[in-house]
Parts: sequence; C-alpha cells; structure tokens
Amino acid sequence: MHLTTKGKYAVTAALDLAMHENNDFISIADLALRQSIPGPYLEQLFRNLRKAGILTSHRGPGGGYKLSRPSNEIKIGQIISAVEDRMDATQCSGEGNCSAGSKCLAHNLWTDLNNQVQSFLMDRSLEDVLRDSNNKSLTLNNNKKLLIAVG
Amino acid sequence: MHLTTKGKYAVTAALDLAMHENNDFISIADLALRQSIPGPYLEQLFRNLRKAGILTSHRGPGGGYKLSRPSNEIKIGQIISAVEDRMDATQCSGEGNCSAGSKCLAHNLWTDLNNQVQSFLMDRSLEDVLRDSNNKSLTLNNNKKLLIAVG
DNA sequence: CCTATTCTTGACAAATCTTGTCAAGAATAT
DNA sequence: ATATTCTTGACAAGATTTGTCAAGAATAGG
Repeated sequence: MHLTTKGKYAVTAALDLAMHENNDFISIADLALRQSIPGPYLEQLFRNLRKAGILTSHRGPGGGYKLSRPSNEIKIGQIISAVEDRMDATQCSGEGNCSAGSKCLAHNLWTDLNNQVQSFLMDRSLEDVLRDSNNKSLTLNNNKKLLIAVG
Repeated sequence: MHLTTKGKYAVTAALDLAMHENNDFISIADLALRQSIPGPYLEQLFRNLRKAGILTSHRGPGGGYKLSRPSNEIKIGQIISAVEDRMDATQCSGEGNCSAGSKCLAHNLWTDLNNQVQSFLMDRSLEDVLRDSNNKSLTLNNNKKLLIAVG
C-alpha cells in the first residue's frame, strides 16, 4: 500500500479545479503556482486524470484543464486510482499466493485494510473534502465567511 | 503513507510466533523457512521489534525469539510502527505546512485517513488476526477443526 | 573447556520507484 | 502569424526498499 505525492498532488490539484468550478479552463502553470506543485510533474499526472475521464482539456491561449463532471460526482478514490498503481495492501495483489503458493497468515488482514481504505476514499467527493476543509479553517479564522459556508 | 513488505513480513512473523506461543524460543531460520521470508532480512526486522519491546530473544543452541507478551496484548499497529517509518499520509508529517507554509487543501483529508488506518491497526491484536485467519480457512477446508475452533 | 548454535551489530550493494525535467510537436485564440 | 497551452515520449537524479554479508558475543551441552 503506497500513497505517494503523486496521489496527493493529484487530489490537491483536483480540489483546486473544484474550487474554480465555474471558471473556464485553468492552465497547469497557474494551478502549479497556486498549489506549489512542480508544473512539469503535474503535466504527467494530468495525463492520467484525462485518460481516466476525470479532466477535460483544451489547447491554445485561454486553454487548460477543468473537471469533466461536477465536483460532487468525482470521488477521491477515482483520482487516486488514476495515478497510483500500488494501492493494494496484500503482498500478492489479492491473488492469495503470498506465502509459498497459498495465503499468508495476514492475507485477510490486508484485504480488510484494503476495503477499509477504499471505502474511505470512495465515500468522499471533491465537494465533500472542499466543504470540510473550508469549514474547519473558517471556523478558526473568519466568522463572516463561516456563516456563508454553513448557511 | 507507505506499507511495505517490511511491515507485512514483520506482522506475518509475529503471527507465526503467536501460533507457537506455548513453545519456547523459535529461531529465525525456522521462522523464515516456514513463512517464506528471507532470513537475513528478518534479522533486521527483529532488531526493531526487540527494541520496541515486542519480542524477547535468547542466544545459543535452542535460542531464538518469542513474543514478550501474550498475543492478545500485542496490536498489529504496534508491530508496524516498530518497523515502518513512513505511515503518515500527510505530506507535512502532520505539521500543517504542506502548501507554502500552510495547510494544503487536502490536509484534513489525509489526517482523517491516518486516523482511520491507525484505528484499524490498533484495534486488532495478533490473537484477533489469527482467530480470523483460522476460522475463514477452516470453514472451507475442515469441518472437524471448524467445530473445535468455533466451540 | 570446546563446539555448535543462534542472536547482534554494522555496513554495504542491487534493484526498484518516485520525483522531476526536458524537448519537440500539435492545436487554437486573437 | 504568433503566442499560448496542452501532448507525448523519454530520460535522469535521488531516495527507498530489499536483501546480503561478515565478524562478534552469548550460551547450551558434552
């Protein structure tokens, strides 16, 4: 089970796109700057997100990327599976041959952990995370915005 | 967040020790053979488990390792923290400076994921996992043992 | 006391992954 | 036309994981 910066950058970038959902396209350069992510690296990640149908792109001046669906229809788990390829916690990729051809003593444990983590990630949409992130920070910093966020 | 073979080997080895809880000491060689783990690698992991107070060792003929406490008092999470050093899912090790000095948009998400995984691992003792592993396999293979295991 | 066994410690090397970069090219708005 | 921005493929540096090895210390048993 490996959650790397790849997955984390991808989620952060997607959250940024979700925040500007009503805007048109957003360029990698802008996004990279705002979120402190190396631009050329983000390029690489957006390839995968586009292939996975999560992002839509447009070239030329004023071009860039945007979410291909509303932010409440995109789950964190979908973003992560698009860029991470080693999320499985079992030693055998679920095949049950982790110890000399049969299941190791911990096989069911790792399978259960997989399910737990997958549920966690699939239960949360970009919108959910954004709302949560806003509420918590605004509760601390700014009463006026808090009212807007909650109301 | 990184769960490597290090952690998985360590848990499997500890489960083996738990299975033979009533035996005296068990040598690395025996254990490595039974669980298909490279012996010299296991050496390295057992260092950490001993330092963490999870294992007791004894040198000389008939020596080896055993659990330092009953298997129901040792949590999977304790074993993993003893050998893995990158279990934290936040980009900032929880310090909240993940994006240009302040929290990135996903900070709370990763913190919640951390808590989820930690709870999962700390809720399960070696005994729990062993019982679970036995029941599932025995239900499929052997009715007689199933009765013993359940009754 | 001698010997075989087994842990103990430190160091090291190979393989793999992650992270990040670059350049040439294609599409498009103005 | 030109500047902008994505697109694609390839590559390199660095970090980590995985695994190995050797010399040494402790101990059981004869």
